Amino acid sequence: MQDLAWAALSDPTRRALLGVLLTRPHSVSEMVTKLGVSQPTTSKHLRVLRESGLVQVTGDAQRRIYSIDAVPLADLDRWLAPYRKLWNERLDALGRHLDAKEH
Amino acid sequence: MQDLAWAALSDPTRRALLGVLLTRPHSVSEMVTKLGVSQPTTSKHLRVLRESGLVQVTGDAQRRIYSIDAVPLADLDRWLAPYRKLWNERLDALGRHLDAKEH
DNA sequence: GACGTGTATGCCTTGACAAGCATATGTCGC
DNA sequence: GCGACATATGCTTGTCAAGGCATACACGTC
Repeated sequence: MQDLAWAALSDPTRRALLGVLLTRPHSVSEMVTKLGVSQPTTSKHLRVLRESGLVQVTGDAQRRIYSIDAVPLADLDRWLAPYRKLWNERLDALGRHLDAKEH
Repeated sequence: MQDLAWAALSDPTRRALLGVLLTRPHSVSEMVTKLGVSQPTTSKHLRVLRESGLVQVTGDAQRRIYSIDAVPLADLDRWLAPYRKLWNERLDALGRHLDAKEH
């Protein structure tokens, strides 16, 4: 299931769509104008995002409103968690390095 | 540059390679046996990871040792950051819901 | 210098995916 | 019911990536 989210996010256009949805939910035509992508292409990308669980669609058949579903992103965050300590260690080492230089 | 990282991480085999490298650096043959993937395939995936900056290679030409480079992952984390508040809000809402139920 | 080991690369086939275009579906106002 | 609008889907084409296989390259050993 996370595989679907990774595959969905590997496409820059779909990440841009999520970026647009970050501020507030949008209709399809709003996203079309904001990104300058054709309407069929936008609908196809939204389908992928929908089937991966990254967005939800709500409302009537015309003027469907898409919004972000954070659940798969939280999964992503959990995947990333074990690696997070790696760059924290790097920052710690850098901090110690700078501290040592001060003396 | 982040596009490269996203593309690299979209493949499950490459994510598995990173998972193996999480504990400690490995040589190619170690990863081959741990993942049960053929050696050429492993080398090709490692090349993608290398060119996306996700891993570093160190050591002699034979027995090359691969290790994680956390920098692109930190970029990923920064990309994820604005979305993080979305599921925090969800958790807050859930918390308020449970609180309300207690009374 | 020949050999064995570890790693990388080239070639090939297959499958997936993105975008463009045309078209279908679904819904509203009249 | 019929246009007008918003959204979705089918079809086709080009591109690209993954894996299998054979093979090249680099290094150490004798």
